[in-house]
Amino acid sequence: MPTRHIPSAPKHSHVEPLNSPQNVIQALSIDNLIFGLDHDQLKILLIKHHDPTHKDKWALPGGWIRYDENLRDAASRLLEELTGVKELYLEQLKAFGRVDRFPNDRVVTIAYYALVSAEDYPFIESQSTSFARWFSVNNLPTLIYDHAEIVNHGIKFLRHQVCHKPIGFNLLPEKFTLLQLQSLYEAILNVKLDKPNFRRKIMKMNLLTPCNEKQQGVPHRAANLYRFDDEAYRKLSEMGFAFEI
Amino acid sequence: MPTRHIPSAPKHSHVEPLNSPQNVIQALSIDNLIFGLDHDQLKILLIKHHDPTHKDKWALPGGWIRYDENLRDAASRLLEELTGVKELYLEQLKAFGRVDRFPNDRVVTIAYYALVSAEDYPFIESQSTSFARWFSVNNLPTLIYDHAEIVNHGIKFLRHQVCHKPIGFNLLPEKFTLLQLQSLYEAILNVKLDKPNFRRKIMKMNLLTPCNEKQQGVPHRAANLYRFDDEAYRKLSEMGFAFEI
DNA sequence: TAATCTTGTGGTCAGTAGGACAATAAGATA
DNA sequence: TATCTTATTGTCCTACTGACCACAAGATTA
Repeated sequence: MPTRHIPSAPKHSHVEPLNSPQNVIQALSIDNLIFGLDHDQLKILLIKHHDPTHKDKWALPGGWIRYDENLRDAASRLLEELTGVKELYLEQLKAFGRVDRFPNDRVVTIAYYALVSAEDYPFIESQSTSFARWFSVNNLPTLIYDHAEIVNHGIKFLRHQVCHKPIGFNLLPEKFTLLQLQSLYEAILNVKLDKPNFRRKIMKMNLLTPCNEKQQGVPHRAANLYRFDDEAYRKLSEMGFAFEI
Repeated sequence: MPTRHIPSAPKHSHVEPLNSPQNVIQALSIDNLIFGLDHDQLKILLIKHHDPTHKDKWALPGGWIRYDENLRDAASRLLEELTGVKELYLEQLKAFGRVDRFPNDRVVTIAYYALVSAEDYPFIESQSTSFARWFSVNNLPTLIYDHAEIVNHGIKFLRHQVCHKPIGFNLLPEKFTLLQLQSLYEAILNVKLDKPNFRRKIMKMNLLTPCNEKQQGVPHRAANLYRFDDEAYRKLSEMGFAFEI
């Protein structure tokens, strides 16, 4: 279990765009797109912007890249500073660098996207803190700079990725039911799927290991729990298997 | 028809890594991965590295991003400086920023990949000039810095993209035969495809418009020429159509 | 205790896409 | 005219998929 803490405030953030410390690459920032699943809704974690000129606007959690830090390490560090979660699914999304995207300076940002499960970050349940809050992707607030563009790109990218790589599992707890998995795809892709057909398709891939355990505390027949089998996926991939939903 | 010229030398390149001019973002460079198709072989355009410490090594054509220049514009400008080709398929690949990827300084590079057709850049035919040369992706020379990593990532990405988006057409002349298209996929994916089945699959998509013209100067039955129909693709995409090979 | 409700799980059936492969057509060449 | 090469059409068969039905397993309720 990773240790968890709720940080008091991000150390470096877009709150002070013009006061970036000297041990960082001035022209380069990181912005994290953090996806989570909450009650079958796809959500994004945003932080409140304190700059008075951008009152009531929200921002992607981000910060500056240090001179002696790899890009992914910077994204990972910033993510942990905000959520306390380590070692989760984290991939580069894209670099955004419109000349006028940032005020008074030329700053290119490299966006990363992360998938967190409610298990690793139970904080997802409580709707808000003073500075960070989860928003449904269908109901986003006004964002600063070009962050809306980044978010839109990220959602499109996630929709694509989730159909071609088994990354959706990172949004679920380790043990999950087939209906939870189906709801995940329904939430991300915004479609309705047929239960028996979805089940058949998934099971035929041989990527899920039954836990021989049943769901607890539901007011109806309990479903079997499964876990994703990384090893099996690796082997199948080597043999040319392509994950497709 | 775009105007074509063979430039004398790239104005800014990785030849002088430590003398980047002052009107650029010091920490950020662009590297272009330029793909072309030559006699059914997938090729990449590389430039010779003049730095004596890297004798006999080759490099991706790249350069510095100006302060007042969008990322894509920088990639496009550098591409044109090298090949004289404008307005071709150009997309961001990924940012590469390992701390030690560049000597004596911290430089993050944003890699773009471009697809050029022999039609737009007939230069692809002649194997070499003093400083630029096409290499088959199956027989690459030693590359400087982390360029081998970038190239490998780019090839993998192209293989993926070409299966899910109709971008391969950018490597062909405007009018092409079905066999040319098939050979393109065979070259990029490194597989052998069945001609009648490939034909059926492509034609069913309704993305090709017959030119009502036949191939010229072949010593056998001439095939029909087709062109890719952007408009049809746009419409089908809106209706949820997903290109798949 | 029995009826009923909800979700899980296992099936059918028909339409379709795709791989293997045969057959014919159209030109060019010998 | 025979032969060669590639283009193009068609057929057979299997596997996947969407629509949909039916029963199972518990929990709740009358």
